[in-house]
Amino acid sequence: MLGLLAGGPASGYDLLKVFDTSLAHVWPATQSQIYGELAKLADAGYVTVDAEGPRGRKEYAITDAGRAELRHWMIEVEPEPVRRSGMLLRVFFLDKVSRADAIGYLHRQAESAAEQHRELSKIIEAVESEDDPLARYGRLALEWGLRAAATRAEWAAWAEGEAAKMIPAS
Amino acid sequence: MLGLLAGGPASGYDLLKVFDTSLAHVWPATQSQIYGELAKLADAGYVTVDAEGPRGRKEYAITDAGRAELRHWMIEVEPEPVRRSGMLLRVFFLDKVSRADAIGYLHRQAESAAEQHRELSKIIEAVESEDDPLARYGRLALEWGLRAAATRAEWAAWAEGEAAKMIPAS
DNA sequence: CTGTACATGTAATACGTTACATGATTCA
DNA sequence: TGAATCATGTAACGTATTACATGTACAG
Repeated sequence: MLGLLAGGPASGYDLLKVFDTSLAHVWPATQSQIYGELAKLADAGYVTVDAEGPRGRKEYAITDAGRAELRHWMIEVEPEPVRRSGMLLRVFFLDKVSRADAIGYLHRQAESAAEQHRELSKIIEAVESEDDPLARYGRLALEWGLRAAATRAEWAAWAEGEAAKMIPAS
Repeated sequence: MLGLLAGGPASGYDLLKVFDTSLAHVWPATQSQIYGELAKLADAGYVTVDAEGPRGRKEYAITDAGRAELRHWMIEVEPEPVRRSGMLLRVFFLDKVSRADAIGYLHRQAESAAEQHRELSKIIEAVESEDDPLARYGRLALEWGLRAAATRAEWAAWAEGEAAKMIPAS
């Protein structure tokens, strides 16, 4: 939220829309969470209500303390590696289902990765012309998604071959 | 937990050790959670206390209902895609820090991915000779980790180059 | 006989989602 | 004037982490 407000003042409602679009696959957040967190950030002095509009709209602006906190989080806090993957967890137990089920599972993963790749390709094409700063660096994130999807597809196809070679467990 | 118990009966303590080692990077779980969940699974009829040992040890075994539920979860429930990445979220706001900070950030990501790749290579070498079923499919998961780390390293190096080309934001 | 590993359980806290609850403005 | 959008806030529930709390068995 500090990152978004660093791009200019916005209301909770404005932020919600960004969380539901650009940030949906990177850091989803619900309406409840956003309004609650905005209140906390205001308490902490990282943001202030800079203007009030119609329908009780509160427009928040980042403060200098907020900008300092954002920079701290960006550069001095190491991002935590992704901790949980249901897709990978299932792989650990593939020997507990039939070989056909195991191969089917890996096959579906390859397919869904390929589909994700196609979807991201479309989005990249659509965003190609945009030039605002969020889109500029957002493209780096999209490229990550594209490469990750390709890797997942290749891995799943390879794993499917490996599974086919395996002698079924007792 | 049903997946682990499908490999043979075990106590909460036994499961905890597996969660802290093999499954640590795929699906971490704490001691509190494991004991609580074991009680819930027993209530639901998916596991039973099959033997009691010294020091109040309770050895749980999976039931047929548990095996059916495991198979259902494995094959019929689509794994949820990974939702949150702090690493990628920061990329969206790279235009809010200096260009040197942005480049430094991406450079560190490339380095940490390369290091993760080296670490996983070592683990794969160490596990290569093992032949139990969990290790057999576990190797597919390790290979995923290896490929993901390589992709992350390549992407970060590319992104660093892209960032260097960008005109700094106002 | 002492430290380590084994072994389980609960309480407090934080975080996140869904659902509930309400109301104002704008545009067709 | 009715529907869509704008706009905020709280309550209930479930899940996850940390901390608290306790005790047994075994190996050196």
